[in-house]
Amino acid sequence: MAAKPKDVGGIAADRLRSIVERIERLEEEKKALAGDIRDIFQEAKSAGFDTKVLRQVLRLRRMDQAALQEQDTLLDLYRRALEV
Amino acid sequence: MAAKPKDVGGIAADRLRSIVERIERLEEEKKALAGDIRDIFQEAKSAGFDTKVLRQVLRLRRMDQAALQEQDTLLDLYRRALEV
Amino acid sequence: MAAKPKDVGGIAADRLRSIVERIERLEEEKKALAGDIRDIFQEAKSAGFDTKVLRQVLRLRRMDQAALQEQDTLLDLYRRALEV
Amino acid sequence: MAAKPKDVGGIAADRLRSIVERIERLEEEKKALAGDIRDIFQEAKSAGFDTKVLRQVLRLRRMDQAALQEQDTLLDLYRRALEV
DNA sequence: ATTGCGGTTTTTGCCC
DNA sequence: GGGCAAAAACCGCAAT
Repeated sequence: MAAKPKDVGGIAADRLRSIVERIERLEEEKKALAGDIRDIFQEAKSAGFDTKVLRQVLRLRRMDQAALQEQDTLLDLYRRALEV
Repeated sequence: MAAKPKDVGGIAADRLRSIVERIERLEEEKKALAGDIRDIFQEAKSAGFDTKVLRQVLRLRRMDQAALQEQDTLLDLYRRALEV
Repeated sequence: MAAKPKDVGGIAADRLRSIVERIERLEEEKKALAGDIRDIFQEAKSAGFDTKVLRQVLRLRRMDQAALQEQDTLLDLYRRALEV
Repeated sequence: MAAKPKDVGGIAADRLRSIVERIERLEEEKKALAGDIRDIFQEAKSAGFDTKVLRQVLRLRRMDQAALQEQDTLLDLYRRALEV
């Protein structure tokens, strides 16, 4: 009845399974990295740093970076708008 | 997590209804505002402004504002950390 | 210098400023409404309701009934394919 | 002057820098993984899968079975209370 | 016309 | 439980 191997209700089950498993694998790795980051925060705390301040610093650095890129984008947009 | 209130299947139906309706009402208003904003973008476009640039400008203004507040917070945190 | 007051680089600066400010004003209001909604969710939580389920209910009320049915069917299909 | 190199305002600057940089490095990697995941969703979409339902499946697989049951029950309860 | 895409907002999950 | 970072849903636009 099935034209293709393991075709369940019109769904390519193997393909679906592969996709799901690969995503789950990558999410595992991501979770591991999050753990590593948490460890560093822990270490920082042990070294006497205030993690709240630390997070704020990281956030500001991120924002600066983002703002920089945004400005590039804006500049680019202006140039396009002015056809330069 | 079990709901404590009484009535329908252990649920305070009237209270729930009130909550749901108030939220839906506010969401209506929010949607209306979103519409107003869209209208202004439309007007801007008609006036010859590039809405993409406009959005970028608004975003940058928002980011500047946020960064300013962040820095205040950071300063405050440092002062607390130093007990000044 | 300019035929119209304050025409900077071929851009109607006043017009632009008006647009930006009106949008920012409306966004303020929108943010305020979002805050009000958050307050009601808070109230609901205090009254013992599960806010996550509450959100689900609101979503269901919004959703087109047909689309809903369709999604249920698809979900079922995928789950069968994965034998979950 | 200082017992250790670069001790600024009582803060071990080098140590802090190391911490910040290591965290930022790990966050980079995390972002890269997120990108990989997005690619797979893209692939799934191209293969004709409904990504929204796919995400739902992933969520179900993650979720504790008991919690799941509980949520379904609550949702049903609320709907009855609202007669939806 | 329709369909993918980018970006915005909302929701969820996490850590403190 | 409350605030913050990440994920997910939503929406308008564009390009074909």
